[in-house]
Amino acid sequence: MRQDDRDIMDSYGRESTPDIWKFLATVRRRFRLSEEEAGLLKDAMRETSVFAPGEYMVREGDRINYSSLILEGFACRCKDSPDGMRQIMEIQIPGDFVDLHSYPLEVLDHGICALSECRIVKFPHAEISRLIDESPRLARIMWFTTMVDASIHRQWIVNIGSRSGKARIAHLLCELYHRCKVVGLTTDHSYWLPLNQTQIGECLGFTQMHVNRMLRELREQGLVTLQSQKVKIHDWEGLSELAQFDPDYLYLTPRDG
Amino acid sequence: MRQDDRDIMDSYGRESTPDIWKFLATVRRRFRLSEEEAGLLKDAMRETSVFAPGEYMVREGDRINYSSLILEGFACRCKDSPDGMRQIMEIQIPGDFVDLHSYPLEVLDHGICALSECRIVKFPHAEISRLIDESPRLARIMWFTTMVDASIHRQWIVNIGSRSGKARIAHLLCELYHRCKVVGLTTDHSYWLPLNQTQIGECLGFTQMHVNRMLRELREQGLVTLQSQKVKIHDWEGLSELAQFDPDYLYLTPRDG
DNA sequence: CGAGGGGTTGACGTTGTTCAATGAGCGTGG
DNA sequence: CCACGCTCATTGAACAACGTCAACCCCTCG
Repeated sequence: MRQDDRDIMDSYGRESTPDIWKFLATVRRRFRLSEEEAGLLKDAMRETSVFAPGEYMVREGDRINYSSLILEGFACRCKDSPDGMRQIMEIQIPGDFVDLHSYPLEVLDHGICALSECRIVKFPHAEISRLIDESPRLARIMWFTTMVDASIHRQWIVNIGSRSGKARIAHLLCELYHRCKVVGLTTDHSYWLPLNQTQIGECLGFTQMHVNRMLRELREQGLVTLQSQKVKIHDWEGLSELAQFDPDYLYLTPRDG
Repeated sequence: MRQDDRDIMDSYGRESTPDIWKFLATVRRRFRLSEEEAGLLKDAMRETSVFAPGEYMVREGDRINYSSLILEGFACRCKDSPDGMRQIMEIQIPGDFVDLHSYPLEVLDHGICALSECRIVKFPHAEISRLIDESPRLARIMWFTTMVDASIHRQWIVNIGSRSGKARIAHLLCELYHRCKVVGLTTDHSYWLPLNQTQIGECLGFTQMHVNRMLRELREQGLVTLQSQKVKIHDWEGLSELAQFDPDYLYLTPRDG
């Protein structure tokens, strides 16, 4: 653990979970938050809760009065259709403010479903309003994070709408590698990805069988392998070129604004 | 013109264009704005400008210090890829705050291109900051409108990722009908749509030829016709059922928040 | 008159789905 | 211990959806 992580931990006491300290340290670095701003964020947090894989945190159409931040585990934004199909629209990883969208929207247009076991911490909307009043900079950062979700949605539209099968899967794996790297969830060029082939298909508009075939080709080309929920990227250059991957749309470089 | 439209016009003088009065009246109704709030909005507007069809207002990667609102004409959010392909990610119509995303994001991840001749009015980012300081309610409304864009993106991911060819086109035409209706741009069940078949294909991930075939089938089924930039919906029930269209994601009903 | 943009249509190849069968791993209960 | 059911991954063959290539039409504009 880095020194500035420990500083954050110490200033808010030992009652918090390690995930909360880690989140605060990461977000402080990324947005160059002052200690006071990090404190405001910390004060707005309420209870944590845990969801099992496949469990829905929020359903489409729900009107909720809090927003959740993922401390541990993976989740997704998705919509179910009456014929049993499901479309996943974004993968959410630890550190993501997963349904901040519900604060301005009030009623959510999509559900949020745990992919692995998932621990979250809740921010009541009333506390978010207070944060906005007390710190215009935090207000802007929250707006910013929701706009990054919109940017990711746009990239997914490009991905699904105009890339080949192999490139679509490659792009998804590149995106998640970059995002996991920022929150310290990669080692070398591999990371944990708790999605099965069916769920990858639900992200990309493919059947599970077709995902299987595309993954085999990527493996045979020596680009990437996916085994027992572990992604190993063997040829980053080749994979990102096939995917036409450019990480700018993730807005991951530290900001001053 | 309705009486409350005229009230807005009179309170801000005759120097504005009719589009600005009309916009202010529409947004006042939709968000139940007070006269004072509408006045703040009006004061944040600067020069208007006009773009020709095919002209880019903003390019991907631009860092701009204003956001534009469409007064007249259609535009789109899009990304160009090196091989000459283009993906359209959202259609923007009069009354849309088309690149408010650039205010929190600073650098835009996508371009904005005029589809027809387009007149816009600019809001400098400094004025937007002032609006946010002076009216938390306007701040929240601006955040809200950008989140509706995100919701539309999500619906497009569902559309492209999991619907059949005919249903995709049907859904696009249903969405635009609903959105045009709110800003008074429909008559009966028809509206102006300045997209050719190539551009419809760029929205949905199809070739122009395939769009042509799907449009023919929709026409032969008596659902909808598209001729010389005019959409005529002959069977709304049939079309919206084929598209599985549910307008909730557009968040068009008036809000009190 | 010709050029150019948009729409229309057909033949054919590629991509992805559907249906079906098989196997590997893993926890549970007899 | 093994049998059983379950989930997930794998593979093949037939089929449908969609792209590619090419030709042709209509209209407008210069």
